[in-house]
Amino acid sequence: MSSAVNKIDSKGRVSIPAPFRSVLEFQGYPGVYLFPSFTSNAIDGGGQDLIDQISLSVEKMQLFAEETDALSTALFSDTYSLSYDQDGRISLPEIFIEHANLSERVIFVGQGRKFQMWNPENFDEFKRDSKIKALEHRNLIGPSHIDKHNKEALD
Amino acid sequence: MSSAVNKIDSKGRVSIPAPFRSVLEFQGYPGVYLFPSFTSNAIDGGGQDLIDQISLSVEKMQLFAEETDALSTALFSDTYSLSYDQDGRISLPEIFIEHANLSERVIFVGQGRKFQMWNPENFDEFKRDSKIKALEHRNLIGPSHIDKHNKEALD
DNA sequence: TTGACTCCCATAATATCCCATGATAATCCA
DNA sequence: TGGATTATCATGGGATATTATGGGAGTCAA
Repeated sequence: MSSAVNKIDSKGRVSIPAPFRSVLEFQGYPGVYLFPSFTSNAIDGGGQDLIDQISLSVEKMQLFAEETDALSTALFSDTYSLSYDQDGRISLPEIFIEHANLSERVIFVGQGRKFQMWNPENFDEFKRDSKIKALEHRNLIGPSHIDKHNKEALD
Repeated sequence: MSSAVNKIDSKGRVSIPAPFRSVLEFQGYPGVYLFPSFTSNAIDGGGQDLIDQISLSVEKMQLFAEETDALSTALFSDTYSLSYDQDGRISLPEIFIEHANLSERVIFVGQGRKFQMWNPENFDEFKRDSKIKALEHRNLIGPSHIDKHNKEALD
């Protein structure tokens, strides 16, 4: 939960926001695992727990060995384990810069056990879109859980 | 229910009114969850109960899984979990100051399970324009226990 | 040697801890 | 009961800690 915008400095370094770091360290490893999001131009990140959980789900899928291998290759090939320095900074691999379209600033968005890193402008778009989409669908199929004025507020 | 006007001091701190704090602590966490109101220039706040209820509503909206994820990401990115210090004060993230147009003072307005924080002047306007006034005049909800001053202003 | 990446330090801004004060409300007790 | 003593609370402010960020200097490899 919560979000924070940090700067990418001239050397390509970014501070992981302190609140996120304390969660990561609690999981036993002073660093992050990062991989490109499948669904958006963002970077998914998390600590040891997230990685453990993902590997576990892959195994539980009870696929043939080859398929499991292929799947975990696909999942993990672009996953980087980055330990941050004593100031809490990492330097982002080029592939992430590209995938998330990053330049000056990054927004870190907490999501419970994991978090995402976005270009702040792209994230604003995403926010708007997902609210609108949700409200549209609610009008079509769902019971009203959110105040009806919201629709107007977003339009 | 009840309300209280508190000051934002030079360091940007605000006391959570004591009656509110005792409710929050009863819910198990000595802090507040805050997020911008969808429908007005106010901040919505509450304890653990409120957050649980909101996550539940999102899930119940019968969206596609992907949309549910997107929506909760959007909603939670503006949700901050702020634990207050031993004097019961929090410091407000800039985003809330902007959204609720806050400067000197904040009014805390209790609403059962949750509460709102307003710029006192904006809240007065809101009351003037809203149904609260009409309902009061019809004696449907009794005299305002929201704020004595506002009551006089409305009469 | 050059560029990429560390490690280390400096700094400004912010947040947090801790204590003091005055005001109001609650309690007590002779 | 009425006056005094105690809590509780919002607020101010000093001192300290934390944090994000800039930049110097060293390391390593190609």
